[in-house]
Amino acid sequence: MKFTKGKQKIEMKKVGAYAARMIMFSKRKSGLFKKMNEIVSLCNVETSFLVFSDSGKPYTFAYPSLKEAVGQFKNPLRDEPSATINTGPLVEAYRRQKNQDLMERYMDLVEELEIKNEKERILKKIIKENKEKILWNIPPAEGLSVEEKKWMRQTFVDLHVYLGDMALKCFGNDGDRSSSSQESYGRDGETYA
Amino acid sequence: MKFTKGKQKIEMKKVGAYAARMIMFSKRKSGLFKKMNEIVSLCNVETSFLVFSDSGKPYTFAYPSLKEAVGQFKNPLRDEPSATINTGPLVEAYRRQKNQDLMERYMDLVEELEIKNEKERILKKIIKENKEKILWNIPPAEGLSVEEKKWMRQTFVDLHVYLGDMALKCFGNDGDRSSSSQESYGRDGETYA
DNA sequence: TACTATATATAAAC
DNA sequence: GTTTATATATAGTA
Repeated sequence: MKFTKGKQKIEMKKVGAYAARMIMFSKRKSGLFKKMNEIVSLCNVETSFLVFSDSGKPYTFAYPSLKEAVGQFKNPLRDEPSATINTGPLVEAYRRQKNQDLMERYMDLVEELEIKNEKERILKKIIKENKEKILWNIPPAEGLSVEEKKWMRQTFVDLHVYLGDMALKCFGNDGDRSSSSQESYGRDGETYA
Repeated sequence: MKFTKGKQKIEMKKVGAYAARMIMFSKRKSGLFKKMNEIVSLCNVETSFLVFSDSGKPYTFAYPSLKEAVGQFKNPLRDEPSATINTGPLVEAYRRQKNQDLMERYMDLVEELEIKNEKERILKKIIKENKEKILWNIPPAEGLSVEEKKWMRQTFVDLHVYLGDMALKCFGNDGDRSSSSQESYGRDGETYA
């Protein structure tokens, strides 16, 4: 009657065999994406997830996606008649150039936030002056060595993490920030040092 | 013998009542964090997750965390003797100023990547010239209107998403990019238009 | 929060 | 991928 052993309890530590690890990652990534989709659908939240597999491939989940953000999003800092919607700088930039580079996009953020930060008017000017000159793109990982790739991958993760930290700093958090270090999860339910 | 109805199947759409939605978010967020911790522990991956609740609070999960990244990470682009480890620009910047702003951190990335992109030497110069002038910080959300907060929140999510997209563009992806729009998940197993 | 019953995720095997 | 058996997550409740 028993065809398989069914799901077995496993130890929560790195799976030794590479192939097995990749299979497990694939399965659990699917599960995670499903859960993310559910929490987004059910709880009306906005979210972004980035994961680099052990083999170095990036996978992302996001809601709203960049595409969805475009056309749904209005910049309230501009006091135009609400007829001209969807004029956020990010949106505009996205429309202007689909493959716009990160630098330009980042500058859009800076420029926009700067409106609320009067004392840094200089920065705005500098950015404006340089904007035209900049048409720089992040290089594809093709020509990089393994170590270099590893470094770039880490940099992407780092920046992702950093943005999250900035969000927490900007909007405050009530002790519910979480990060992981293999063993430290769930000791007291909500703090994961 | 039956004390409760137990877990019941629910429709995957936005929970109407705000309070119930928040409770569900809290529970499912815990579940997600647990799963993320597991996939990190088991599969040796690097990940970053950001979610803004319906009430506008940010929550993040990250491995490695920024702190963990610092002190474990070596920049292979610098050919110094390996005695002087941990000298990646992000690490250095982090050490230099714990509350360093996003602009500076971003410039570190650009500057570093630029090394591999000879034709954009101009940009590097511009950045170097401006670096000292820039000491700009993202304002706390306190003084902002509800609409402005919403815009900033969206901007954070947007950038998070954008970074993920850049990672995909840089490292390539084999059709496993994912995003969510309420209903479109899982139609064919791995593509979530 | 904590509990219980049920739905869902997933380890093992194919 | 697919199936099967079991472990885990969680809806409803107190």
